[in-house]
Amino acid sequence: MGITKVDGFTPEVTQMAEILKALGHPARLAIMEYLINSPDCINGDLVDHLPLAQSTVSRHLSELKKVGLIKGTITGNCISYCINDDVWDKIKVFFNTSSDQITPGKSCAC
Amino acid sequence: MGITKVDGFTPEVTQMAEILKALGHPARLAIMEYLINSPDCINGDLVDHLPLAQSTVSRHLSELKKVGLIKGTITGNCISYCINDDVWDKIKVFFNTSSDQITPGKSCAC
DNA sequence: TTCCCATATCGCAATATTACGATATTAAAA
DNA sequence: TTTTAATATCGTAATATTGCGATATGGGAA
Repeated sequence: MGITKVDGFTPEVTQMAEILKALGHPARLAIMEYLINSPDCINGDLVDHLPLAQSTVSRHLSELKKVGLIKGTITGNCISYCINDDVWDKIKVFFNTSSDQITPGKSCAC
Repeated sequence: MGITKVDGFTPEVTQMAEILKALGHPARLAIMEYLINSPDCINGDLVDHLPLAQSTVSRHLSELKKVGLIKGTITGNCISYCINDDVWDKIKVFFNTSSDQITPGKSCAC
């Protein structure tokens, strides 16, 4: 098949899975790190930092944008992409609150 | 193609991407939440909580195990799967340290 | 306007993923 | 030993993903 079942899962789980799936690729994760660490939002030389063709990088950028991880556009002299803090924080919250709920000492003895 | 390029990325990025990719599926994310919230490690009734066939759930479990997100096995009377805290914490650290490096007020004006 | 540069989109081919039923496996129970 | 219950694996078909070259697009420069 290749099609991912969505029925039966909560919208929260489905949405978070989409975000994490977008991050689950070396190129896209590297793009996020690059955007985080770069002093400004310009991504003009992003292609030079990745071992991928320009068209492929553009495709990955559009996927990151699709799930809301990055925002911005290339319109004329305003060339910029940057992190969407809202979504990034959402991920942080997800993992932090989840971890708190792990019962201490629950590690299985197998 | 469908094949993911690995050459040119740091091992850290590649490994974290694999972990996040494993989490980037509603079923697998739901499994993790279930394991976190369940009082014990037993996952016998996991299939009842997911809208998927038993064989599909088993496959997802094996993928979570492949990247180290869960550990444990079904061996005789010791039926258990549980979270691998090491890997889970690794994810937490990854996002927390990354977020700290975001330059404040860097949001692009486009 | 025409040219140039950077980014986006398209089309394709190769591979990966997903899901399910059927079957195999494994260990406990009868 | 045979049966039973639970999980794992196999085989499959359908769809998704990935990457690249070619091309389109859009704005500034000449």
